[in-house]
Amino acid sequence: MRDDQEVSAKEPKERILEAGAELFGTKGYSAVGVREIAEMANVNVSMISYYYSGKFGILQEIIRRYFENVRGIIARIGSERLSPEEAIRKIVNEFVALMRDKTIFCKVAITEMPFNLPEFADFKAEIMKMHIEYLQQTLEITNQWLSYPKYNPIVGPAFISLVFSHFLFGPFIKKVWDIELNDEFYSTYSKVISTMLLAGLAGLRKMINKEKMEQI
Amino acid sequence: MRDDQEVSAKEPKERILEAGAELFGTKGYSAVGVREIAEMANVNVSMISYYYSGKFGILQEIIRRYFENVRGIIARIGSERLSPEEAIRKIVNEFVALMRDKTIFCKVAITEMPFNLPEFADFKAEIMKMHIEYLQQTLEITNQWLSYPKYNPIVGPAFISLVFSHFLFGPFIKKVWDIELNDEFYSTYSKVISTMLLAGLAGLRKMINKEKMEQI
DNA sequence: TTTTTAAACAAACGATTGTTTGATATATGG
DNA sequence: CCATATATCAAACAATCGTTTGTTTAAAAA
Repeated sequence: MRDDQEVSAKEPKERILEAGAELFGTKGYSAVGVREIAEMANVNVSMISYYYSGKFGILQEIIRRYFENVRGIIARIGSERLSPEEAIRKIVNEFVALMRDKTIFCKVAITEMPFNLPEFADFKAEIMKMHIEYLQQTLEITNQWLSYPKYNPIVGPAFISLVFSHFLFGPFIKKVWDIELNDEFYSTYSKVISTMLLAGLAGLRKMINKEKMEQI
Repeated sequence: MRDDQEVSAKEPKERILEAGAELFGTKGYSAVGVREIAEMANVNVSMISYYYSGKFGILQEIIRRYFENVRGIIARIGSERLSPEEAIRKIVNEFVALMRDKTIFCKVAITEMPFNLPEFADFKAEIMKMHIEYLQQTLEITNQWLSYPKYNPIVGPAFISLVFSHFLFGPFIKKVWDIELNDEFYSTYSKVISTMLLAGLAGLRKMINKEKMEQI
């Protein structure tokens, strides 16, 4: 009996979370049933309500954990004294590593928004706001961010969207190009995204300055 | 009786499609029921199966129409003889206009993938491939694309992801920054994204050339 | 006018949804 | 060794799911 249990190594509570993330990530929150989660996690259906007080609780925990990771990354990099370029490159690097390690968790946390419940919308907006504010704080220190608030609602989402672009498209990338997603690829990916980001921001600054000149 | 009918102007079939797009876009495909669609479209539930042979048929039609629009845009710009920079700026402009006009349709077509059915995954991969190939064709003509196939699986998704970044985050943008999404905003948005894209691609070319030099 | 076809409807179908219940087994602490 | 808390389970809950049915209405074709 003990041998059987050791086949599915981790504890039931953790297995439920992982199964939920996996299924939410591939099919979407609403398309997944609790019985399907329970089956994959190898637990009884009622254990979901028992541990997470319902299906929704799984999603909350997924998002909570993702944001914990993000806060860790930004706090760590903020504490270091890096050059502007190094800071951005390192942020992108760490985000990519996180996304790669916990693709499904991150994807669910970022893209899943299956509710018209105002409380959930507010919850996600709050998380997004903290994302952006953290990024701004870190990047303002390094003078790489734009000091024009007008452009924040554009540059902010563009930043996140660019870094996550590969993961947002997910399995389709492999279908379209038939490439191997190994260490080398993700190393190149980080470098390319960082470069495009840095050059893009520089180009934007140039554009804004040019506009200012013309106004005078 | 005729007066009552004229309140909901368009034909039932079209109303179903619009209601479906609206609801799918805000809540996700699986989270929406046919009864809810029927209620919003002000038709009987069975009309959905009657006109679209089921709920899935609505989604298919949404995706079909979106892709029709995209093909139109790319074909039109490809036929014009534009400078490299103008071509990219115009593509971004038209994509933004399309997304703005039919936000829900586009969002559903791009992000919705609620199925593990292989046929549907293949269908979306095919669409994405055509997206990228069209873009490449247009941009190769203008010498703005990269001629290094190695980077296509990164730059392609980055391109799309960047252009659509604002719409992917959807209603959260308004919640986070409390801005008005009017003509002026979207004009700025197009310009900013184009600029970041052009500068980003230029920076990437520079990086690749530098790497080549170092190899020798 | 009669026949045919399409459009619209209420009602019911079986299946599946998330959650709760009450019983049973296991483990922990006094 | 007993009492108590935790963990697990099958079964049932009401609600909702997408689809189909048979019928009625309205317009077009004969």
